[in-house]
Amino acid sequence: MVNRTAKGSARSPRRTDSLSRELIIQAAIEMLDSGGEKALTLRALTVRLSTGYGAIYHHVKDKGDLLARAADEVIAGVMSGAVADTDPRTALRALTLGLFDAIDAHPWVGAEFSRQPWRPALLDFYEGVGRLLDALGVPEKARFDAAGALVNYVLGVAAQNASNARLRAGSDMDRKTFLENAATRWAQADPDRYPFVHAAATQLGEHDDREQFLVGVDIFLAGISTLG
Amino acid sequence: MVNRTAKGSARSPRRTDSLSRELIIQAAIEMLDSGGEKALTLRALTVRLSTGYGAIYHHVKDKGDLLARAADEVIAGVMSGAVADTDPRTALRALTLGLFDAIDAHPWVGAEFSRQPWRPALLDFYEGVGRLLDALGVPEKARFDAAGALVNYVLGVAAQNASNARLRAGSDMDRKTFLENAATRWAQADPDRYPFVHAAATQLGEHDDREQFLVGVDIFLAGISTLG
DNA sequence: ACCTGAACACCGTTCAAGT
DNA sequence: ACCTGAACACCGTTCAAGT
Repeated sequence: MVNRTAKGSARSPRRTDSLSRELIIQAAIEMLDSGGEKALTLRALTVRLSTGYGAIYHHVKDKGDLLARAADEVIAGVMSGAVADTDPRTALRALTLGLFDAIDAHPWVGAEFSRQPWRPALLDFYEGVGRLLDALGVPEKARFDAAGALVNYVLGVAAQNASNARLRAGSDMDRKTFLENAATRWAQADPDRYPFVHAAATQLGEHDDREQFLVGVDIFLAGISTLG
Repeated sequence: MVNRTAKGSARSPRRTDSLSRELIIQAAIEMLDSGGEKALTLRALTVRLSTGYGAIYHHVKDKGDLLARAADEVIAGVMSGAVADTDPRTALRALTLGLFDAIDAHPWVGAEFSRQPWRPALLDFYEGVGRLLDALGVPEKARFDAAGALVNYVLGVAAQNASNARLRAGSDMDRKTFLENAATRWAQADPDRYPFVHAAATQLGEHDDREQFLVGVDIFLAGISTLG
């Protein structure tokens, strides 16, 4: 926040305050949020932080480490509010929806966790799911498989959202025209060979991601209740 | 298959038969299968096909196009056998398991479809799911959401398998020690703060991916049957 | 039409050298 | 300890030139 004016000076302005891992991660998050995954390059990061490569590699192992830590940071704040003193069904919907919304707001986080689902940052999520399944009466032996299935579903949706966001960023479409394009392609499918796909094209163009996500969670919950 | 012997000759042996898109895709698939996603570089491809960059770009738009076509090719063969004249529940398990197994054998395909779930190659899969849901008595309006949820689940598992395979390829672990490492980390979670995760560590180390996948499908099917 | 391969514009990462 | 930035070893892609 200090040497803003020094822009075309001798060489690089050289920051007065010292760098920290937190500062680096924060800058990375902002770059990822505003420009997507491809916007985070080491070069761009050195420019933004007016520093050199070595400074960054001193605080962070490599780019993968940086991405993972950035994703952890984003998700860390989300998993706090959800507690289990309401109806477990409602709490489970809220918990999964919280993760959905966080990833919807930061699509690159979805891609990252889909790559590394065992990250410590997801521990709180697994724990929350597991406890609520317990509260729902799912027997201990089935709880692990059920939790895994639910997490996989959430991350599957997350990965898809991330990829949609990336495709949209590539062209300059907004969400609506993007979906309409996909729907048009589905509608072109041969009605004799692909009756379902052809018929579903309309719904594809109109559907709401968030609502459809919740329908999936509800199907899961309904199925899980048969495990009791 | 002709000029094998000419290895250290004048410059490059220059192929006698002409290149084709099919040949390129086939070579890409073999490289991806044996060396993972990072093994497919344009350079390596020119060497393997003893040709130049331009030849490849003449048959294929760019690397993304090549990857997508390779994934399509792998999946094309899989979706054939599954028909619906048995019990729809059994057929749905077989259909999803077919995709699971194909992706398990070619993890990079999972990563690719998780990125591009609207690829035409998945049309047959959507169609099969949609029809079987119809046979199960799921009403038309709910069928689209249910199919989407199921596909998301399958692709979520697929993406995770792909990432596990990549992590394992990085180090030299086999599946078993890889899972045991993850299980050890889960076991180290604070039992007071993370009782579920701590208790689930044992199952994480012992579980079978394929079986757990099917449990998830069954939960889905059970949940879906409540939509009737 | 089909192919060659040098050249270009990028990457992430390293490391001797500075403070 | 913390940082600099030139250099290195790669990428994917282009394009004038060849057949």
